[in-house]
Amino acid sequence: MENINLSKVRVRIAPSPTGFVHIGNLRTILYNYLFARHNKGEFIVRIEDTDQSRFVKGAMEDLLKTLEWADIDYEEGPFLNAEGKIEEKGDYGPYTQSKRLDIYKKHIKTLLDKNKAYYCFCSKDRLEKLRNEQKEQKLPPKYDQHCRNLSKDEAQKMINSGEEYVIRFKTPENKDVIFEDAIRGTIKVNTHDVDDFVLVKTDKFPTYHFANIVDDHLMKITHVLRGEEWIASTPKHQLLYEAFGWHPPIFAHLPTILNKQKKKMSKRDGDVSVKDFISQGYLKDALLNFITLLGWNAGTDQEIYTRDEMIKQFSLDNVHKAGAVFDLDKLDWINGVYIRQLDDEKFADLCIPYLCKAKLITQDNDKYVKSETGENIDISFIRRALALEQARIKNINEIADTVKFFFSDKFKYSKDLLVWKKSTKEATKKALALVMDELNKIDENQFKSETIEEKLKMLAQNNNLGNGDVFWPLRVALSGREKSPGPHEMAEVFGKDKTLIRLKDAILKI
RNA sequence: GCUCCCAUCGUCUAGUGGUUAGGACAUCAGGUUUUCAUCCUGAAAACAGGGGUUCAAUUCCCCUUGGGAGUACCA
Repeated sequence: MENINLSKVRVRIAPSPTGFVHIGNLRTILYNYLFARHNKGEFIVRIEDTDQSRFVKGAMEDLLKTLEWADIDYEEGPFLNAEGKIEEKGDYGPYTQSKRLDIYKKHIKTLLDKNKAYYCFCSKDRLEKLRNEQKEQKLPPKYDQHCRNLSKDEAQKMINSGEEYVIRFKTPENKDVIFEDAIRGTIKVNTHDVDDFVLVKTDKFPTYHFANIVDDHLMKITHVLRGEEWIASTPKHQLLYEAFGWHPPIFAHLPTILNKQKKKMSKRDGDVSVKDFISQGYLKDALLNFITLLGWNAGTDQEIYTRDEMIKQFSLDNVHKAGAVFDLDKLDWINGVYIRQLDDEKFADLCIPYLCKAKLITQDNDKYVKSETGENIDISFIRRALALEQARIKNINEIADTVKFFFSDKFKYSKDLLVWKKSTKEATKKALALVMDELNKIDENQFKSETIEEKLKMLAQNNNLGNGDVFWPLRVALSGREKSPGPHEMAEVFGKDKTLIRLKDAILKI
């Protein structure tokens, strides 16, 4: 559809350091990355910090760390070096707009010389009053071009006398601006609806519109993939390219990510920052997989993608036009899928920080100790205990609570819980004793899940008991819970001694 | 208000003139089972409405409705 220019694909993300990276940003970043990699092109990071008042300390570091966390690599732009300081790489720098002021100065002069821009001395008060009047009359708020026809001499005089000014774009009158959106097709807007927008602010900093197109051009950006909220200002950008006599890049406007109320997801919706999702125990690959599917699909039934599969299959042709509601249920499901795909070791690596945080275990160099008693605890015990919960959690942050009985003897349960369904206290006590006796007969080396299960089933049968009558009390004795992994599995992890101790405690309790 | 964008199950989506409108999540009902989870099977669930075009419209066009975004010396 588009006039593919034959040069190498170069895309960029242009975040402004005004807050922490949120889900919407991450999706835009991801699509740009996938597009670049799919097309064997280059991916550039550029910081748009032209609004000094909104600058948030640490925002840039947060962005850079997020990129690193997500394993999203890029050819050009700022990065954190080994000391955690920001450096830049690439041949088209600087990649931070506040360091490019000279470049914008040069380019605004071009526009002024070509009579495509003009000085405006209107005060903010006047503009606000104007806007309010227009609103009252139900007219679209728009600059009244008060300074548009000031002569160069007049303007110069006012500048010399120290008047504050901005520089505005001289938007052509009654002209249809047409551009091809790679996702939406042709979009047409008449300049009647385009303001004489500001290019350079009072503080001499460029506005987004101006800096953005100058940089995209100078950095040889071929495709601009950005949020849908930019559609309305694309005609301004198009006009600017025309004024300079430059070829615009191909635009592709991505669908909005919506909240449950179908409004654009914003910080007001609570946990939308990427780091919140990370701290909530969502896996990187799961989150990325989910985000990728929010607005794109390969045209197949596939739901789970490796990074390579995403890169291979990603195409703008399959990006949706309509906004997509962020559905936590589906994220949870995908997260569960990824959790179950992990091997024991990786799963444990992800869980252990949560166990430490919950003060169940403490890391002591490369060893672990039980926080409660300080006794050493074997990594293989930790891994085997955790593995029993792997299919039972959908989020890593649930892990500490579900496995705590493995790491602490201080757990309480009601003795009534030991009694299975319609069984009685007496019968339970008897069953518990039978179980204990039976388990005691098993050799320590044979103390395996399958053996235990088999023996106990035989035991139940021989004593005219249901499976539940023997397994249920054992479950509660070992875990103190009504929902837990299989009792025989837990018994194996605990080992014979520990199992018998807990069984004895249960018998005494009841 | 004005401008622009959008419209298939509750949600994410497949579908590009002729399909029993497919899949996934969620929901519900079964199965497996000592609990929970996993796993398996099944059910319910959608083309916003109205006009055209056509032999034939979910699909193409128009209108209506609905939703969204933008409307700053913020990005």
